[in-house]
Amino acid sequence: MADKQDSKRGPEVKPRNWLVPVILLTLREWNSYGYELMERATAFGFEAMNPGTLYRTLRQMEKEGIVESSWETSKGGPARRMYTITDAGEAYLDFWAKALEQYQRNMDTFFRLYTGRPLRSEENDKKEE
Amino acid sequence: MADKQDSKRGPEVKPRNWLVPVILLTLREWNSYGYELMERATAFGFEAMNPGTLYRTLRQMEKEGIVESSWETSKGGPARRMYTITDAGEAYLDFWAKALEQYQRNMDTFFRLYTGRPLRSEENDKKEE
DNA sequence: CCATCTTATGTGCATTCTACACATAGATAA
DNA sequence: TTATCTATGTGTAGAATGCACATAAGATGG
Repeated sequence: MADKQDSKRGPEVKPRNWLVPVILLTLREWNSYGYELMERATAFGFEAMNPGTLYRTLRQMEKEGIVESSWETSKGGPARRMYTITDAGEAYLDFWAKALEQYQRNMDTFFRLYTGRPLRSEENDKKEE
Repeated sequence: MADKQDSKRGPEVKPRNWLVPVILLTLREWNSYGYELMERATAFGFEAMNPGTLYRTLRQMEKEGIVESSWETSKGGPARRMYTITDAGEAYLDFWAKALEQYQRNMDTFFRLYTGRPLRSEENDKKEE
């Protein structure tokens, strides 16, 4: 019975839209490109980052104006599409970070209830109707 | 330019897969039904919970064996489909909570970098290549 | 007793994000 | 020249969720 979890609805606790802010955060520190960003994303819970997902996301981000790109051929190996964060991108990152704080509070709420320390609101008296 | 964020990819920091654990957490405290659970979900960042989404999720959860339901007609008003958490459901909730801890660590990582306190790993010397 | 409001449950369709599989191609090394 | 590594992509599918709409039982008011 415990298998059912894994088969259909395993706890994938990656928040929606993580990829974008993680990319932006990295690009704020140094310019980079898809292949490198893929490794970088590992630190944020994207264990087996798929190339396709990442590259498509980067293209989309450029369309939205939060990053810019240009080809780099100077280094050895195949050409790299180097990405830079834009002003709009930095603004977006700030916006996202604020929203994330709210999200963290929701997680706290969840844990407080989960660990058995209720919220001391009137809803609580309803227990076991 | 700042509008572009809202138009396409506004920071929707509603986590993915929250709905299921929030329902399970509530059902662990008291048996409930869709209409009531909808209001309950508000406390976890589902501001305008849509009925359709919730009811469909509940049905799916029953199919997976993490909740059970039966009609209740005793109370006034239309019949309610009352839901109960199963043992598998409680196990799933525990599993989810563990995964959530990992997620919290990822968020910490993100915030540490965002607020400018780097992780003191060797990657950091790469800055501005 | 008829309309309509509230409670309550549901379906259909679209979108967004992501996963998975596969394709392309330059550089390098055997 | 074949294989391998680096690097970038496309095509397709699926899951989670949103939005709009449908259904129906009971309560309420005229």
